[in-house]
Amino acid sequence: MNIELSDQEIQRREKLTKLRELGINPYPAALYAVSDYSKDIKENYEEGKVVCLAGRMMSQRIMGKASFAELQDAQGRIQVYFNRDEICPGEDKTLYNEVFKKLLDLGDFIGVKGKVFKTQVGEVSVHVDEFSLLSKSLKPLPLPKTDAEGKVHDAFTDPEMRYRQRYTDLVVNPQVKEIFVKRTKLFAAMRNFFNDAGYMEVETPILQSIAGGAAARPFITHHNALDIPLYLRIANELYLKRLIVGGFDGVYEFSKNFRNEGMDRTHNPEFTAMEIYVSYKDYNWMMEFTESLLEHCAIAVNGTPESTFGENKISFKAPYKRVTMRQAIIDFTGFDIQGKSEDELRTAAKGMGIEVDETMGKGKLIDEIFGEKCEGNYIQPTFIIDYPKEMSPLCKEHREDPSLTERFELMVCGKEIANAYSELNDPIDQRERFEEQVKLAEKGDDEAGQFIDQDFLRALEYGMPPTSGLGIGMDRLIMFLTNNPAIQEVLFFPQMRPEKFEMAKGPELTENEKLIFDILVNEQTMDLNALKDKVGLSNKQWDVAVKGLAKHGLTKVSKLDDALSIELVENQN
RNA sequence: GAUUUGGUAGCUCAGCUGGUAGAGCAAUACACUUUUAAUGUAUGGGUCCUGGGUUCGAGCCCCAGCCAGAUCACCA
Repeated sequence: MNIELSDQEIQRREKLTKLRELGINPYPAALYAVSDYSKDIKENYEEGKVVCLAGRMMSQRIMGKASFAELQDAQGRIQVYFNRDEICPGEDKTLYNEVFKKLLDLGDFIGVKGKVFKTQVGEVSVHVDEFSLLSKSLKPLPLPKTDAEGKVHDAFTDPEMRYRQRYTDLVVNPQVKEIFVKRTKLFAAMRNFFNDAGYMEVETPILQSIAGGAAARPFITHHNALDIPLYLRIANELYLKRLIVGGFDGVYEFSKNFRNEGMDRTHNPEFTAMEIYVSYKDYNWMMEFTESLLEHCAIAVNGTPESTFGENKISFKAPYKRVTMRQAIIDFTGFDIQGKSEDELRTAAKGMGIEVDETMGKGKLIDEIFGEKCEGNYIQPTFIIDYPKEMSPLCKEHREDPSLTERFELMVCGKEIANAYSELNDPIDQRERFEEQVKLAEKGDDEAGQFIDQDFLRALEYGMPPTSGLGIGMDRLIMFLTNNPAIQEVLFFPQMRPEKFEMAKGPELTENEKLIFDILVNEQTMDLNALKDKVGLSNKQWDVAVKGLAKHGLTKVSKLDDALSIELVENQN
């Protein structure tokens, strides 16, 4: 079964045959010795320099014996000039007249050798001496065009198609490519920063028998040989801490995490977090580390700590403001959470118009108040510090106030992009907090952890040095650094519902078409309405079947005065 | 999950109160030796998302579904 081909796709396949007849392999095996790139040639203009480059032909302007084309390589586009009598110095002009003018299509990969020059209008171009077809493209690309004023016409913008066919998006939308270049720069910058600080990049399991370290619904899979369920990790925290127990000073991992939750413009089922743990440090140290890290990364990505996100201008220049959670809530609601009971908090939250229910504990209630009333107000990078203990089961108790923890989150444009603790290393306290989480889970909080990771507690019992840990949502961060409000824009292949590929119908007729065809075989020609009465199909089914037959070339409808008649087409083979 | 907008040629989009599906680019053919969204002339190209229904007649109206976007809900 084949997918039905469009007119242009058929034409391109025919060209493939013609090329082969001319002895040209449309998919040659040999390497092509590329020595130059479009951007370099344009930036370091050298009249007459001999160059060799390759890429897709993205436009073609033919003017008789001379032509211009645009070649797009990994760096960008450059104009190339073809002259018939130079491409074909002898009598045989096939290479230019047939191959170049007729058998090449936009999107084909070609290689060219020639000399650099400037056209009369001053555009740096390559005067082609030789060209070869490197790979034929059988499907026409969307072709956005940029006019003299820099306005883009026919842009390929439909998000569904862009995400499903990211390869096409990347070919025709250079600004999309730029986002992913920046994404890679961000990872490299962060890695360098950590490596320079002497910390080690590690890898920890993605398949875990207990999905711990965060509160989220995991994906479940099954291991056949062990015959056990395994979970795709929702975080890597507990494994990195085990490594700190093992004696590493600083470990970090860029971690693909998986959460079986809703999808929208800020959530993809798989996303990338960076987590780092450094021993003998606390969250105050980590705040300073974080702000210098982000300043470093912003400069590496954009060349400046300043960044634009929607209407907001943000600056990642250190240091960042620090606000306690208690103060944040006082600032935006006037309510002081200090020393309040669960019921008092619930009443207060209800008074602010926040939906509450009985399953919510103190931590959850405070989180709701903050999320609803405060979070969105922090545009410039701001550390929110000292979270209530109930919200932070893996975090060390605050050195001055046992109802709080030594935790900060970094807010940018009203969204959390980093989360850090002075990590809890008291194994007895940790066990109690896990047990508390299990109770919350039993009470109905589906975000609370249901299982206790006994092995992790055992590790803590051997002793973990005081440690500070930081987690950064890499996708979110790159969204801020590239001014993209949708996570789909910063992931090469965001999750989509699988596409359905419709297969060609083939020559066989549908049942309704057969019904009509059989009648016509006897009658040869009939009044259209009489035939319709005879087959007794609904209007829609009739319509589809008659059109289907005509499409197969089996019937023909003709009009005489006001009467329509249908006849069989003879000898359609 | 709710609300809402959209799905028409390879691409971007028109399409009137329901009356034989349109444009630009791309394609095909011809002309043209430094063009700039090259140009001129001609030609071909459609499962109007799918399935039902209403109607003499549906791209358009009604019902159901599929896919996507936006907003909201959810979300360490």
